[in-house]
Amino acid sequence: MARGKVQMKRVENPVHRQVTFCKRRAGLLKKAKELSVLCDADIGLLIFSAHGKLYELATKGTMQGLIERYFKSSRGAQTDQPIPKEMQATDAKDEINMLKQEIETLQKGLRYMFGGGAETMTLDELLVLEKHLELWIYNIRSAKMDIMFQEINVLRNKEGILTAANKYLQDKIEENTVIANFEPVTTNIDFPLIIPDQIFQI
Amino acid sequence: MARGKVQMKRVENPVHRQVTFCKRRAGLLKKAKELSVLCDADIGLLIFSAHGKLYELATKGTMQGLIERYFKSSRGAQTDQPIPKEMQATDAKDEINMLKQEIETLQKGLRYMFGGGAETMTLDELLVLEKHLELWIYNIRSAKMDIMFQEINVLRNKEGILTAANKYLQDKIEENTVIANFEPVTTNIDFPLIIPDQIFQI
DNA sequence: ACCTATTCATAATA
DNA sequence: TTATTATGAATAGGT
Repeated sequence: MARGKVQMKRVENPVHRQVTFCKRRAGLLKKAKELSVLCDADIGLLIFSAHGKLYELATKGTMQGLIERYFKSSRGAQTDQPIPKEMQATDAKDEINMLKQEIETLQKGLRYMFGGGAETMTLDELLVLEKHLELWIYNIRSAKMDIMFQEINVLRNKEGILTAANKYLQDKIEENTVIANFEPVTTNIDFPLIIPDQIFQI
Repeated sequence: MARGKVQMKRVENPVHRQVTFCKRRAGLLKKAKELSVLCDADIGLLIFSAHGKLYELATKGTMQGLIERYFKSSRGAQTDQPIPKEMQATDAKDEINMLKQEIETLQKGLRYMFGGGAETMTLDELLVLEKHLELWIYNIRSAKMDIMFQEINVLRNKEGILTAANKYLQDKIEENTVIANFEPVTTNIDFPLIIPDQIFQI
């Protein structure tokens, strides 16, 4: 910038680095504010110094709000990878087979990783393995989730059945109670009428 | 800046605004990268265009990681933000949604990594990211499992309570049935004894 | 912290 | 968008 072009690498002199950090941090925050004002953009900026101190800027609302919006945006953007359907669990048996398959894949991957050692792998090989690992973790998680959801559903069904049974039984109790209460009441009311009959009959 | 000083207010001409947004956005991202490299800082930058499109930069690890660090920093610093609400588990539903969000963010990160972003990353960076993602996935899965186990336990408890209630109600029905059968019998039996008293008292 | 000499970013323009 | 260029802004190195 001034008095000599700057190299795009870490400033080694700690004093210079600190000074540069202060100046450029201020500049960056200013530029961020300017962009937000000039162009109607909302900006969240987090700067952690090397020592861990936080400097932040949120040009609209709070950083929290912008982070929430970030999550929403990232979520909405997931259009390219729909869902690996061929790996979706249809029933328990398929799931077991899938898991077995995944175990084989894992073992294979582990042999590959620990056998050859990562340092002998090319970037492409690493990417392939990583891709595989990603899919593997995803599938195991999905399968496990499915099984647990099934259990939850079974328990929910049980709950529903038992609740219904409870209601039925409570109704029955009320019914019985009404009958039980009715007889004395009826008896009390009807006593003057009934007793004479009985007396007469006796 | 050039060809006339710029006013610090919204650029009204939409075309100019869009051009300015593009240029300044690029400039801001560049400056952020420079600051991070020159001064050993870690920077997270979120830019939402006026139309809602997201542009982001995370100079170390993932945006997710920086956001986590941000929450730790702000929480530890006891600043004006008392509690990051959406990051706090209030109940199982919120937690599940949060975790879903995290998983989606992860998936987005993976897509980025294995899609277009990979060729610009060094092997070391890739290894670091891989390690991070592995741990991250593990933690998310664990948390989700915990929540689901909790839900299963709650449902099991409900089942137990309802079963006990059922038993109690059934006993009561039996009891009532006995009483219901008893009362007529008792009444019938006691009629001759009680009625005379009443008759006498009247 | 404050100065400048320089480099850099970018507004206007095409 | 991208490229050019004149000019204002940012800042490295020094005080």
